[in-house]
Amino acid sequence: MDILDNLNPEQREGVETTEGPVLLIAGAGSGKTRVLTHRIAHLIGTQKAKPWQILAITFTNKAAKEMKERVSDLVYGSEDMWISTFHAACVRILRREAKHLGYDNNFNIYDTSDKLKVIKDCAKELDIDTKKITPRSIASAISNAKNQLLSAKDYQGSNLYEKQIEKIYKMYDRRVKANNAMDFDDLIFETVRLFRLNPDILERYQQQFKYIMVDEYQDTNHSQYLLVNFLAKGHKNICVVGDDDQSIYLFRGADVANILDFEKDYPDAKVIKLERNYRSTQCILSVANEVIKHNEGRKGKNLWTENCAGEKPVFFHGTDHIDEIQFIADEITKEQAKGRKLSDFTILIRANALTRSIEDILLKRDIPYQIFAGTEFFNRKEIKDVMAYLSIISNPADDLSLTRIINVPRRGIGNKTVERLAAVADEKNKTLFEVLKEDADGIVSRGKDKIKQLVMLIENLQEMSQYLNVTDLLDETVNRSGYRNMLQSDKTDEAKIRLENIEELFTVTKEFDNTHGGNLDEFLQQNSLASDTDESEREDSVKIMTLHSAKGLEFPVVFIAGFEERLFPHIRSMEDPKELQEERRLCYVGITRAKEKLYITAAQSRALYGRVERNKVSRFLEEVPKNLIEDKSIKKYSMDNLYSQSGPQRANVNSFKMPQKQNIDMAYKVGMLVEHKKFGQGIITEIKSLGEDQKITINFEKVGSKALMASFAPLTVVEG
DNA sequence: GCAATAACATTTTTT
DNA sequence: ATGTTATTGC
Repeated sequence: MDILDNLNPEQREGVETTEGPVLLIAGAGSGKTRVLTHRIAHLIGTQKAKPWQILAITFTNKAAKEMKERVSDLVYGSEDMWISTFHAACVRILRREAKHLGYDNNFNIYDTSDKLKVIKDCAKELDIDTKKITPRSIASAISNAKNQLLSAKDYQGSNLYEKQIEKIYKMYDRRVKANNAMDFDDLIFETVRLFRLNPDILERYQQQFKYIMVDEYQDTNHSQYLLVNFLAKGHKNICVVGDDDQSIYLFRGADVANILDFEKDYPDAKVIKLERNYRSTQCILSVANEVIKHNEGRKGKNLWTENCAGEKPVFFHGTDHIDEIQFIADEITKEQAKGRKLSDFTILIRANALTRSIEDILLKRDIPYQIFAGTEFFNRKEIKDVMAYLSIISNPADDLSLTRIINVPRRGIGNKTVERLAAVADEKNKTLFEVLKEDADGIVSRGKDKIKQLVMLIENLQEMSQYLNVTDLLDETVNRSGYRNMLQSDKTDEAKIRLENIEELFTVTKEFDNTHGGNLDEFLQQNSLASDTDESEREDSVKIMTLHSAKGLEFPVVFIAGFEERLFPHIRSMEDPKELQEERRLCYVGITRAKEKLYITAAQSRALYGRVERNKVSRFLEEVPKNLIEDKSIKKYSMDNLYSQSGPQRANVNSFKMPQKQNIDMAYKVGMLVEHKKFGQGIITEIKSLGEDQKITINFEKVGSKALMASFAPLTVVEG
C-alpha cells in the first residue's frame, strides 16, 4: 500500500509539501498525527532524508511514543529519528554538549518538588518570609523568567516583590548549577544558551536536522519557539502543526502568538487547513462548535464531519457528587451490558482533587479504574528516597539528594549536624559530599562514625555502579543502606505499601535493564522526564484523567464530570477574560475527545477541600442550545430548592426539561408520617388543593412546620 | 536528636 | 481533607 493512499486532499498536501515552511492548522480529530507520521514515512520512503535527519517534537512523552510506533508501522528506521518532547531532545543534546556550558554530562534533572525544596532553602537563608511570597509563586516567577530567556544574572527586579524574587532566583540558580543539575526550564534555556554561545555546534545540528516538525505548536513558549527557529535556519524545512482553539497551556508560558504569527516569521509559508473531523459524531461536534464559538480572536475554522449524527450528548445534574458519580457508574454498567469494554470509558475532570470521590464510588461498584494523574509514582516518598540514593551515586555533587537521604534510614545525623555541614560546604565552596568526606571530623563530634559509614556506603555503591545493572545496584542500595530493613521491621500497613512500591520500582528497573542495557545515568535521565500519562493502559479499566492530560487522545465514551462554575471554569480563571477563554478551549478539547458518546455531569452540592460547595452549572453548558443536549437529570428536589440556591442562571439551565411531577397521584392524608429528603420526618397537618397540585403543610420534627407543593417535594410515606 | 502533637495553610493545569 | 511546618516534651 502506498503511503499516500487513504489521505484526503489536504492531508496529502501536508504530507507532500516537504520543502520550505508549512503551517498546518489542524482541527480536533482531523488526523494531524496521521499527516505527521505519513509525512515522516514519505520523507524516508522518497529518500529525501535519513532517519536521523528528522526531528519531530511532540508535547508529551506519550505522544512521542505513539508517533514512533505509528511511524515504525510505516517505514524502517524510526528508532534513529529524533521523535521526542522538547525536553527529551534537549537532554539528548545537552548530555553530549554539557561541558561547553560548564556542566558535567551526567547532570541531574530537578523536578518540581526538588525545585521547591531548593527555593525554600534559599528563602530561608535569605530571610524571606515564605508566608508572604509562597515558594510556588517564586517557582513560577523563575519559570517565567527562564521561558523568556531571562537569566538569573540579567534578572532585575523593579519593585520590592521582584527584588525578593531576584535574590532567590540568583541564589537558586547558583545552587542548582553547583549541584550539577538543571530544572525543566533549564533544559530548554541551556540548549538555547549552548547554541548562542557556540555557533559551530548550532550549525552542526542545523545541518543534521534536514526536516523539522513541531506538533502542538500553539503550546510552545518563547524559549521553545526560539530553539525551533534556530534549528530550522539551516534547511528551512519546518512544518508546524497546531490548533489555536486547543491552546491550553498559557499558564506555563505558552504563547499562542507563535502559531498566529508563523506566517509573519515565514512569509513564504504554505498554510494548510485540516477541517474535516474523522473522530466524533455530528452531535458531539455540534456541541463543541457551539462552545468554542464564544471565544474571541480565533483564527477560525469550520470543522465538519461525514460521520453519522450519533446520539445526543447527555447532561446529568446530580443532587451531590455521589449522585453524580453513581449516574456515571450506572451508565457504564448499562453500556457495558450492551457490549462495550471498560477501557472504552474515560472520565475527564478539571482538577485532580475530584479523583477521590470518583474512586470511592467506582471502588464500591467494583468497577476497575486507572488514574492517569500527576507524577504519582515517582513522587512517592519511598521512591524519591531510593532514587535519591541512585542519584547521589551517579552524581556526587547532588547535594539535594544527599540531604534527602543523609538520615534516612535514621543514622543519628540530625538537622543540626546537616545544617552545620551545609554551612561549611557553602563557605568552602565544596559539595556536601566532599565536606562529609573531608571535613566532617572537624565539625561533628558525636556522629563522626556514622558519617564515615555513610561515605563508605556511597563510595561502595558508586564503585558497584560501574559493573552492576540498575536492578542489581538498586538491590544493593536498598539492602546496604538499611532502607529495606527499615520498612520490613515496621509492621504498619503503610510500610507494607511502601515496600510494595519499591518492588514496583524493581519492575521498572528490570524493564529498563532489558531494553536499555542497564546504565544508571541513562536510567535516571529517563525517569526524570517520565511522568503521568506514560503508564501503560489497562484493557479492563475505566480511565480517569484531567482534561489537560487528555489532549491529543480520543475515547469512545467520555464523561466530563464536575461541570460546575468554580470548578470548570476554575475559580482561579474566572476573573481574567484570557484565562476564561483558555478554560473554554479546555472544554472544547474535552468535548472533542469523544468519538461516540459524550456525557456531561455536575452536582448541586459537593464536598471539596473539607467544605460543602454549592455551585451553579457551568456557563459552558448554557452556551450550548438546549436542543443539542439531552437532560437526563432526575429532579428529586422541590422547585423551592432548585431556584433558591441558584438564581436566574441556574434556573435557566435546569429548564432544559422541567422536573417530572412525581407525587401528584400520591394520596396524602392529614396525620400521615412522611419523610422528606432534607427536612427529615414530619406529620402532615394540612392539605390544600391548588389546581392540579396540592399544597401540603407538614410539621417536621427538626425544622418545624413547612408548606410544600406535593408534586415537587421529595416525600416518601413512612406511615399512614 | 527524635517523635508526637498541634497549628497551620493550601488547594489547577504539566514537561 | 490533606499535607506540611512549628512546637513541645522526652
